[in-house]
This record gives sequence, structure tokens and C-alpha cells, in this order.
Amino acid sequence: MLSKKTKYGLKALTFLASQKGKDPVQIAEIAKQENISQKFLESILLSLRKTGFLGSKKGKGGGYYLIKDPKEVLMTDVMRVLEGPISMVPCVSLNFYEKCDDCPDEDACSVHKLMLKVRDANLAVYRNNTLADLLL
Amino acid sequence: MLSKKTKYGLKALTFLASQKGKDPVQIAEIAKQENISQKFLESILLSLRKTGFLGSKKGKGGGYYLIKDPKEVLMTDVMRVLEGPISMVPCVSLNFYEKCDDCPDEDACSVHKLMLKVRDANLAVYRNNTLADLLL
DNA sequence: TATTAATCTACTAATTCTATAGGATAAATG
DNA sequence: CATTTATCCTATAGAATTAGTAGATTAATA
Repeated sequence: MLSKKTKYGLKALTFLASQKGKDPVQIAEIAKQENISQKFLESILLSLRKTGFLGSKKGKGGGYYLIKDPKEVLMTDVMRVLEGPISMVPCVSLNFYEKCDDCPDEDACSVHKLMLKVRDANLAVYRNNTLADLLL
Repeated sequence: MLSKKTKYGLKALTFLASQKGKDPVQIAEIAKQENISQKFLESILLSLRKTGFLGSKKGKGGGYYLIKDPKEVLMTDVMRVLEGPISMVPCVSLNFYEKCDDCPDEDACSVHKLMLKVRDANLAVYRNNTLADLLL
């Protein structure tokens, strides 16, 4: 299941991408438009800022704004930050690889074999979609 | 992340599929060979029996055995039983559809749009793989 | 300086996951 | 028919994760 964090994060990014200008948008505005708990959204936007997707401005007229062009924002990167590894098991992860403690031989593992295919299929989708592709 | 339940279930199914004869295999034997907690595996095998993947026999010489030919066991069905819906959000699920309570218009939802593609990609993998494909 | 809005820390409630315990039931064997 | 063997079933408990809340702080603007 997709976490609410990811769901809300994607909606917020899409909302910001759909704004005409590059003026900062307040958390409260995004939360209202997208039906998201404001306090929860607050922490999500913060993490998106710390990972380089958003910029922010404090005080009056402040808010969040996209740093890059939506066409340059790959879903692989967004998903890894919001949802975590794209792989369903660490032993097939490109960016978060870990050996299974219970599995003596990776190459002989049926789960490993299946999850490799699943990983590749998901990567293909995320690599071929940018924030701009979510816009309409 | 793939749950341990699914991981263990897949390993058990593969183990049973790799057996030469159709003689029942005891839980203890599978648990030992695959490094799985026996009691946990017990409940997993039980659910696989109740959903028509396995048969069982009690008493001495008893155990679990595959009911179908591994070639006939689709990963779509296995995954749905062990891991639940293949879709990451209910609003794109074929078998477990539910409307999002926060989303006024599905067709305008960026998350919906992306997750449709993800679902299709995953379905393609699971539909094209049977238990027999995990064997080597 | 007053107002506005993001920042940060800490905490809580609910849910799900991963088991474990213990007895009931059924089948085979001698 | 009694004993052994192994599945069946219910209940429960600890750990981890998720989702959300509270409240004080910091920075920018007018």
C-alpha cells in the first residue's frame, strides 16, 4: 500500500507544479485545496525541501515552491524520498541493497528471482514519468 | 516492502513445487529447509490451503502438498492471497476497488494516474509468471 | 515592532506485522 | 483401542510503522 505520506506528497508536488507563477504557496493553501491535514503536510513538505525538491520562504508572502522544472523531476527520485526503496526486498535494491539473513544463496532464491522482475517493471514506470507527466 | 508472510509463503510453495513426488511434506521439514519459524509458517500454510493452493493430510505421513501443477499457479493469485491487493491504492484496484474519501475527482488525480501505470506494470509481471517460473 | 508563516522537537493513538502458546482434531500404526 | 504423529484453530502479545497533534521557535516582511 502507498503511504498517506507519499500520496499527500505527490498531490502537493502536483499542486505546486500546476501553479502559474513561481510564487510561494502557503502550507494552509495546499492543505485546504488537497484535503490534507495541515500539520501532517507540514512535515512532508519539510522533508521535500530538505531533499532538494522544494524551496521555502518564511514570513508574510512565504510558502513553498518548486525548485526544478516539473519535467526534470523524476518519479524515481520522488518515490525514493517519500516511500522509500522501490524494490520490495532489500536483496534486489539498487540503492539500498542488503543481504537477506535467512537466505543462503541469492541466486537460488525464488523470491529474489520474482522480485527482480517486479523491481525492473516498477523502475521502468518511475523512470519514464516526471512530475510534468502527472499534471493532466 | 514485501511482508515476511509473503516471502515465506513463496518459499514454501517453491519448496513444495521442487519436490519430485506428490507426497505430503511436513511443516517442520519446510520450516527447517527454508529457515522459517515453524509456528509462523503453520499459519501461512493453513491460509494457502484454505485458498485452494495446498492440500493437507493429518497424522503420520501427513503434511502439505501442491494441489495444482506449478505451471497452473499464477503469481497474480498467489500474491493477492499472501500480500493482498496488487494495486498500491484502492482506487486503481481491479479486485478491491474503493473510492478515495479525500479525492473529489479520480480522473483529475495525479496519484491515481501514476498508480494506474504502476498497477499495470506489476500485473504484467505477475500474470506472466507461474510457480514453475520460480523454480530455477 | 507586530504579524505572518515556516521550522523543529516531542509525543500520542491506532494499526499492522511477526510471531508464540496451547489445546483440539484427525489419521495412521501396532 | 491406545499411542503417536501432525495438522487445525483461537487467542494473544510484543515490536514496528504510520498517521496525526501540540506547542514553542525562528525568520522575513511591512
